[in-house]
Amino acid sequence: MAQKIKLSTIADALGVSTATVSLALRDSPLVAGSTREKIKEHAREIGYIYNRRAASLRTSRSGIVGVVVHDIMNPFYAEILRSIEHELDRSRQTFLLSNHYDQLDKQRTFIDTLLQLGADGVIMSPAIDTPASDIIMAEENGLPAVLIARDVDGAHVPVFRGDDAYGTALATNHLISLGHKRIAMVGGTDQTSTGRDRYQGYVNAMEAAGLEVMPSWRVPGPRTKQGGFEAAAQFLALKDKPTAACCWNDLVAIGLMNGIARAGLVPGVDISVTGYDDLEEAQIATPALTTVWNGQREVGRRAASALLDKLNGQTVRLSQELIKPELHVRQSTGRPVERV
Amino acid sequence: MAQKIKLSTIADALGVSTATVSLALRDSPLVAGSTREKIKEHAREIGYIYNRRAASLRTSRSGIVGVVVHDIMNPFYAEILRSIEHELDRSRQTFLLSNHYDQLDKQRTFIDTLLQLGADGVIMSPAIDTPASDIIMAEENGLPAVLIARDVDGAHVPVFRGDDAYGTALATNHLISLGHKRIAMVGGTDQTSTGRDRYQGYVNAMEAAGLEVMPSWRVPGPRTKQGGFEAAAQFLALKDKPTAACCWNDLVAIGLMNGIARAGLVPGVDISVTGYDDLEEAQIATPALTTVWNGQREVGRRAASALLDKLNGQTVRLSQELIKPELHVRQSTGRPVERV
DNA sequence: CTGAAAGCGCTTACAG
DNA sequence: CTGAAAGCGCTTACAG
Repeated sequence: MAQKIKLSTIADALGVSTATVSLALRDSPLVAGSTREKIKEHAREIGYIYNRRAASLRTSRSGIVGVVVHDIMNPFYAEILRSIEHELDRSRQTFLLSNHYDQLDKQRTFIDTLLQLGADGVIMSPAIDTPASDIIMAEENGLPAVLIARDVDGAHVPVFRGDDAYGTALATNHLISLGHKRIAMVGGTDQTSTGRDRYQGYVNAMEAAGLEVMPSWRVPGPRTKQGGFEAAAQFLALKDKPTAACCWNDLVAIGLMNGIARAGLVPGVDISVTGYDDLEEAQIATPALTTVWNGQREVGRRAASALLDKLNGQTVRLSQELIKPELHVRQSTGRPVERV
Repeated sequence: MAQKIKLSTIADALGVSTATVSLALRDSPLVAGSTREKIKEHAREIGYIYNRRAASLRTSRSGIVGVVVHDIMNPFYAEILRSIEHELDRSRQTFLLSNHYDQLDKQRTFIDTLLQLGADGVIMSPAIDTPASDIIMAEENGLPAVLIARDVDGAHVPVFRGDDAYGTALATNHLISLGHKRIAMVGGTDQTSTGRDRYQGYVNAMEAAGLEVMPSWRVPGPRTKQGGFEAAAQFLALKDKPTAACCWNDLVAIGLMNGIARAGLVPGVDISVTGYDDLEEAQIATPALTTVWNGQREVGRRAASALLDKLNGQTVRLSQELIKPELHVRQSTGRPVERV
């Protein structure tokens, strides 16, 4: 490895000061055009590498934004991340990704790392049981936060998410309108705000239609394809045999449909299934999945742009409007068939 | 935000020097046990945050490792990333993830960022057409690299990947042994070493069995579920109607099976399909996918551990043994049925 | 076992 | 338009 090249290397070579070089490289109008070009040219030639640590130590801005979610490999978050990536790329921020897998200590370690690196801000889908104090602590130490998908009571930071109760009500009402009366809710957890909201939407719709809400028709837990697949046996063994499943999300719905197919029944015919999120995969699934569009792109876009606003000192309203979900009807839902 | 707390804040409060505080916080044996405890206790109390930028400026180690792949949301890379994450977490390295989407300039921007941040190393699955000089430049600037999944000629860095030619030969031979004679290869690209190797393995197996390799039976391109789904029409319209498809990867295979099902045929019965990678999803697919285990976990583990070795100054052998793939037979392959 | 001082490579007032 | 100098918050010889 050759001798380290730094600002002063350039300054010495060209007979100017490091201040001038620094300004020139950042296109400051304070530097004469000809000087600037000469400096930039030379820097390129000798392969100068800007030292962001040194700069950041001095300016206390790092150009790093943290993003932490339950699991970046989950397509739901993946779609949000893509739009965050798109938004942040334009403002030349580097983003540090992490999974917390709903482990509070993993999340804390990550926030700590961000603080140590002097990150400019963080976008988070908080782990289950995240106390407001964790977020307040971050903010007090100069790490502004915005939340996505899940809320934290008392955190006093902007949250971007869909109207979950409304969304599951859309799906449930669709099933009811097809004639289903025994509808199960498969997957999800009461431990997140999202989980509670989605279940509530289902309950609301059932009650509004005068249908009975059987506690046993709730199959909590699954949140992945694997989970939905495994839940199929349990669902099919439910007493009073529900004719439809309102699933926690698309992954659970697709897994459940696979499990139902393995049991020799035809999803979309024998059993109606709805998803939630409208992942790209929903259209490819067989049968194509009836689901609720949840505005992932929009969530990511708004969250990133709100964080950038915050970084630029603008105030961001705490109460953000919920994104209105939309029902996308495909082939996985139909009129009920009595099961024997 | 309260007054910034730094080493000297602690030093002043306790009447010791910053040198002592620095050493104590890093558990140096040079500091007396009682002093150390007093310092650590106090630091915790007042909420001291270690400034890694400052430390890294001084030590020129950042604790950051970069990882760049085609697309982190692709389950194939996701599984590799999980094991990298697992491995690096143990050594307390922070890792910066990025997608290059096979765009050379995105990859270059990322490598630049790593250099600027003083990252300790990088694990990459190089973008298509990555010149060896890009990797050499990184190494010369103090950013050691190891490659995963794809090789770059002349880069002279360790590569961790499976034996792709052997793997597709396994799948193809399995189909041949079931009695298939007209086997198509669906998906993949000749632009990566992996793509060329996998196709070669298929060709080798066909030729070894004395079967004709029809150029028209190659359907290049698809690498995702969506791609496989869309390729179904093309596959089904192939002349001489192949009875089996050896797919580029599991995603393509699953997409293709969905497309075949939509066309009214039964995958695994009317058409045999093999995947590659053995993603978690392969078992859940309907029918369960016959596929080639590709050792993702192993690739990630070995790459991370090799990079850590490199960081610690150990020499890492350039020529790494290829990971031996294994065939996992499930329900998506069977004896050929003549199509009308 | 502990402290004083230099230095990592930038940027930013300040002066000219 | 350009330069000299201080300082961001650490760590590391070096001295005691």
